Amino acid sequence: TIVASSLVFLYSKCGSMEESLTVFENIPDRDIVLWNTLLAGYSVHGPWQMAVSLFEKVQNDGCELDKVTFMSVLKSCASLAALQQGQVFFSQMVKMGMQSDLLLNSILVDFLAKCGCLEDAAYIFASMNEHDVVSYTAMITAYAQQGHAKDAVSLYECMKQEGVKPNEITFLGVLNACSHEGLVREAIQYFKSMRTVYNITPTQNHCSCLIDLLGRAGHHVEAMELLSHLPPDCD
RNA sequence: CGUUGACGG
Repeated sequence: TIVASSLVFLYSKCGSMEESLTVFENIPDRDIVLWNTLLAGYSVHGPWQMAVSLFEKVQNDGCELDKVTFMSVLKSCASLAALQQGQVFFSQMVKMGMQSDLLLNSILVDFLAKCGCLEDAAYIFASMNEHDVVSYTAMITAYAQQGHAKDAVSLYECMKQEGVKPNEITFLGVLNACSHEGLVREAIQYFKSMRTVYNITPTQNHCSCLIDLLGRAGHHVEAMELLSHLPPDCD
Protein backbone atom coordinates (compact mmCIF):
# COMPACT_ATOMS: atom_id res chain seq x y z
CA THR A 1 0.00 0.00 0.00
CA ILE A 2 2.89 2.32 0.68
CA VAL A 3 4.26 1.54 -2.74
CA ALA A 4 0.84 2.04 -4.30
CA SER A 5 0.42 5.38 -2.53
CA SER A 6 3.77 6.51 -3.80
CA LEU A 7 2.68 5.53 -7.28
CA VAL A 8 -0.47 7.62 -6.98
CA PHE A 9 1.72 10.52 -5.93
CA LEU A 10 4.19 10.06 -8.75
CA TYR A 11 1.54 9.58 -11.41
CA SER A 12 -0.40 12.58 -10.13
CA LYS A 13 2.75 14.64 -10.03
CA CYS A 14 3.63 14.02 -13.64
CA GLY A 15 0.08 14.21 -14.94
CA SER A 16 -0.57 10.58 -15.71
CA MET A 17 -3.99 10.78 -14.15
CA GLU A 18 -5.46 7.67 -15.76
CA GLU A 19 -2.70 5.57 -14.29
CA SER A 20 -3.00 7.37 -11.00
CA LEU A 21 -6.71 6.64 -10.82
CA THR A 22 -6.20 3.00 -11.71
CA VAL A 23 -3.72 2.50 -8.90
CA PHE A 24 -5.83 4.57 -6.54
CA GLU A 25 -8.91 2.43 -7.11
CA ASN A 26 -7.01 -0.69 -6.22
CA ILE A 27 -5.94 0.57 -2.84
CA PRO A 28 -8.25 -0.86 -0.20
CA ASP A 29 -7.97 1.59 2.68
CA ARG A 30 -7.76 5.10 1.34
CA ASP A 31 -7.14 7.94 3.72
CA ILE A 32 -7.64 11.66 3.22
CA VAL A 33 -4.05 12.29 2.21
CA LEU A 34 -4.30 9.76 -0.57
CA TRP A 35 -7.53 11.33 -1.74
CA ASN A 36 -5.89 14.72 -1.60
CA THR A 37 -2.98 13.45 -3.63
CA LEU A 38 -5.34 12.32 -6.38
CA LEU A 39 -7.48 15.44 -6.29
CA ALA A 40 -4.42 17.67 -6.37
CA GLY A 41 -3.25 15.83 -9.47
CA TYR A 42 -6.52 16.57 -11.21
CA SER A 43 -6.49 20.17 -10.01
CA VAL A 44 -3.13 20.72 -11.68
CA HIS A 45 -3.30 18.56 -14.78
CA GLY A 46 -7.01 18.16 -15.30
CA PRO A 47 -9.56 17.18 -16.18
CA TRP A 48 -10.60 19.65 -13.50
CA GLN A 49 -14.14 18.38 -13.54
CA MET A 50 -12.81 15.10 -12.17
CA ALA A 51 -11.69 16.82 -9.00
CA VAL A 52 -15.14 18.29 -8.61
CA SER A 53 -17.01 15.06 -9.22
CA LEU A 54 -14.72 12.97 -7.06
CA PHE A 55 -15.14 15.33 -4.14
CA GLU A 56 -18.41 13.88 -2.90
CA LYS A 57 -16.94 10.41 -2.89
CA VAL A 58 -14.35 11.39 -0.35
CA GLN A 59 -16.83 11.43 2.50
CA ASN A 60 -18.58 8.32 1.26
CA ASP A 61 -15.22 6.67 1.58
CA GLY A 62 -15.18 7.54 5.26
CA CYS A 63 -12.57 10.26 5.03
CA GLU A 64 -12.83 13.61 6.72
CA LEU A 65 -12.41 16.63 4.47
CA ASP A 66 -9.58 18.97 5.30
CA LYS A 67 -8.12 22.19 3.99
CA VAL A 68 -6.05 20.51 1.34
CA THR A 69 -9.14 18.84 -0.07
CA PHE A 70 -10.87 22.16 -0.43
CA MET A 71 -7.80 23.75 -1.92
CA SER A 72 -7.77 21.23 -4.74
CA VAL A 73 -11.44 21.56 -5.60
CA LEU A 74 -11.40 25.34 -5.35
CA LYS A 75 -8.34 25.47 -7.55
CA SER A 76 -10.18 23.29 -10.05
CA CYS A 77 -13.19 25.57 -9.91
CA ALA A 78 -10.87 28.49 -10.56
CA SER A 79 -9.54 26.82 -13.69
CA LEU A 80 -13.08 26.00 -14.77
CA ALA A 81 -14.30 29.48 -13.86
CA ALA A 82 -17.07 27.57 -12.11
CA LEU A 83 -18.27 30.26 -9.77
CA GLN A 84 -21.38 28.56 -8.42
CA GLN A 85 -19.71 25.23 -7.82
CA GLY A 86 -16.87 26.93 -6.02
CA GLN A 87 -19.26 28.88 -3.87
CA VAL A 88 -20.91 25.63 -2.83
CA PHE A 89 -17.54 24.29 -1.73
CA PHE A 90 -16.73 27.49 0.05
CA SER A 91 -19.94 27.60 2.03
CA GLN A 92 -19.54 23.98 2.96
CA MET A 93 -16.10 24.87 4.23
CA VAL A 94 -17.47 27.69 6.30
CA LYS A 95 -20.23 25.48 7.70
CA MET A 96 -17.62 22.99 8.79
CA GLY A 97 -15.98 25.76 10.75
CA MET A 98 -12.79 25.38 8.81
CA GLN A 99 -10.63 28.41 9.16
CA SER A 100 -9.01 29.81 6.10
CA ASP A 101 -5.29 30.29 6.06
CA LEU A 102 -2.80 32.04 3.82
CA LEU A 103 -2.75 29.32 1.20
CA LEU A 104 -6.49 28.81 1.12
CA ASN A 105 -7.10 32.54 0.91
CA SER A 106 -4.68 32.82 -1.97
CA ILE A 107 -6.69 30.19 -3.81
CA LEU A 108 -9.91 32.02 -3.00
CA VAL A 109 -8.51 35.24 -4.41
CA ASP A 110 -7.44 33.45 -7.53
CA PHE A 111 -10.75 31.59 -7.80
CA LEU A 112 -12.88 34.71 -7.46
CA ALA A 113 -10.73 36.65 -9.87
CA LYS A 114 -10.84 33.94 -12.51
CA CYS A 115 -14.61 33.90 -12.16
CA GLY A 116 -14.69 37.61 -12.86
CA CYS A 117 -15.49 38.65 -9.28
CA LEU A 118 -12.60 41.04 -8.94
CA GLU A 119 -14.19 43.06 -6.15
CA ASP A 120 -14.79 39.96 -4.07
CA ALA A 121 -11.24 38.83 -4.68
CA ALA A 122 -9.99 42.22 -3.53
CA TYR A 123 -12.20 42.00 -0.48
CA ILE A 124 -10.79 38.64 0.53
CA PHE A 125 -7.31 39.90 -0.14
CA ALA A 126 -7.85 42.95 2.05
CA SER A 127 -9.30 40.86 4.85
CA MET A 128 -6.25 38.63 5.04
CA ASN A 129 -4.12 39.20 8.10
CA GLU A 130 -0.98 37.95 6.43
CA HIS A 131 0.40 38.27 2.94
CA ASP A 132 3.30 36.82 1.10
CA VAL A 133 4.69 36.98 -2.40
CA VAL A 134 2.17 34.44 -3.66
CA SER A 135 -0.94 36.16 -2.33
CA TYR A 136 0.31 39.51 -3.61
CA THR A 137 1.14 38.06 -6.98
CA ALA A 138 -2.25 36.37 -7.24
CA MET A 139 -3.95 39.70 -6.69
CA ILE A 140 -1.60 41.64 -8.95
CA THR A 141 -2.09 39.09 -11.72
CA ALA A 142 -5.84 39.25 -11.21
CA TYR A 143 -5.83 43.02 -11.65
CA ALA A 144 -3.60 42.74 -14.69
CA GLN A 145 -5.75 40.13 -16.36
CA GLN A 146 -8.90 42.18 -15.90
CA GLY A 147 -7.27 45.26 -17.31
CA HIS A 148 -6.96 47.12 -14.01
CA ALA A 149 -3.39 48.05 -14.70
CA LYS A 150 -3.14 50.88 -12.24
CA ASP A 151 -4.42 48.77 -9.39
CA ALA A 152 -1.92 46.10 -10.31
CA VAL A 153 0.97 48.52 -10.35
CA SER A 154 -0.01 50.28 -7.16
CA LEU A 155 -0.44 46.95 -5.38
CA TYR A 156 3.01 46.02 -6.57
CA GLU A 157 4.38 49.24 -5.07
CA CYS A 158 2.50 48.47 -1.88
CA MET A 159 4.01 45.03 -1.77
CA LYS A 160 7.51 46.47 -2.02
CA GLN A 161 6.76 48.87 0.80
CA GLU A 162 5.69 45.95 2.93
CA GLY A 163 9.09 44.45 2.35
CA VAL A 164 7.83 41.49 0.33
CA LYS A 165 10.20 40.64 -2.48
CA PRO A 166 8.74 40.04 -5.92
CA ASN A 167 9.71 36.97 -7.91
CA GLU A 168 9.66 36.12 -11.61
CA ILE A 169 5.94 35.40 -11.58
CA THR A 170 5.18 38.71 -9.93
CA PHE A 171 6.98 40.48 -12.74
CA LEU A 172 4.96 38.66 -15.37
CA GLY A 173 1.86 40.13 -13.79
CA VAL A 174 3.34 43.59 -13.50
CA LEU A 175 4.61 43.62 -17.08
CA ASN A 176 1.28 42.33 -18.28
CA ALA A 177 -0.43 45.17 -16.46
CA CYS A 178 1.90 47.73 -18.01
CA SER A 179 1.17 46.21 -21.38
CA HIS A 180 -2.56 46.80 -21.02
CA GLU A 181 -2.09 50.39 -20.01
CA GLY A 182 0.74 51.25 -22.37
CA LEU A 183 3.06 52.07 -19.48
CA VAL A 184 6.24 51.73 -21.50
CA ARG A 185 8.59 53.69 -19.25
CA GLU A 186 7.41 51.92 -16.15
CA ALA A 187 7.64 48.53 -17.77
CA ILE A 188 11.22 49.10 -18.84
CA GLN A 189 12.08 50.34 -15.39
CA TYR A 190 10.50 47.31 -13.74
CA PHE A 191 12.15 45.02 -16.22
CA LYS A 192 15.56 46.44 -15.45
CA SER A 193 14.96 46.29 -11.72
CA MET A 194 14.57 42.55 -11.99
CA ARG A 195 18.29 42.19 -12.41
CA THR A 196 19.56 45.28 -10.66
CA VAL A 197 17.47 45.09 -7.53
CA TYR A 198 16.26 41.52 -7.20
CA ASN A 199 18.88 39.44 -8.99
CA ILE A 200 16.23 37.82 -11.11
CA THR A 201 17.21 36.83 -14.62
CA PRO A 202 14.37 37.67 -16.99
CA THR A 203 13.06 34.60 -18.79
CA GLN A 204 11.81 34.41 -22.33
CA ASN A 205 8.35 34.95 -20.98
CA HIS A 206 9.33 38.30 -19.56
CA CYS A 207 11.03 39.26 -22.78
CA SER A 208 8.02 38.25 -24.86
CA CYS A 209 5.83 40.27 -22.60
CA LEU A 210 8.02 43.32 -22.93
CA ILE A 211 8.38 42.97 -26.68
CA ASP A 212 4.64 42.66 -27.00
CA LEU A 213 4.23 45.75 -24.88
CA LEU A 214 6.73 47.74 -26.93
CA GLY A 215 5.13 46.61 -30.15
CA ARG A 216 1.65 47.54 -29.03
CA ALA A 217 2.84 50.97 -27.99
CA GLY A 218 4.43 51.50 -31.38
CA HIS A 219 8.03 51.28 -30.17
CA HIS A 220 9.03 48.84 -32.87
CA VAL A 221 12.66 49.84 -32.94
CA GLU A 222 13.13 49.14 -29.27
CA ALA A 223 11.22 45.91 -29.63
CA MET A 224 13.49 44.76 -32.43
CA GLU A 225 16.54 45.74 -30.46
CA LEU A 226 15.39 43.72 -27.48
CA LEU A 227 14.66 40.81 -29.81
CA SER A 228 18.19 40.89 -31.12
CA HIS A 229 19.58 40.45 -27.62
CA LEU A 230 17.57 37.33 -26.97
CA PRO A 231 18.74 33.75 -27.24
CA PRO A 232 18.06 32.37 -30.72
CA ASP A 233 15.51 29.79 -29.57
CA CYS A 234 12.92 32.39 -28.70
CA ASP A 235 9.42 32.19 -30.15
C1' C B 1 4.99 10.40 8.14
C1' G B 2 3.30 11.05 2.73
C1' U B 3 -0.97 15.35 0.00
C1' U B 4 -1.78 21.93 -0.70
C1' G B 5 -1.46 28.26 -3.21
C1' A B 6 0.16 32.85 -7.72
C1' C B 7 2.26 31.66 -14.35
C1' G B 8 2.17 36.76 -19.54
C1' G B 9 1.29 37.34 -25.36
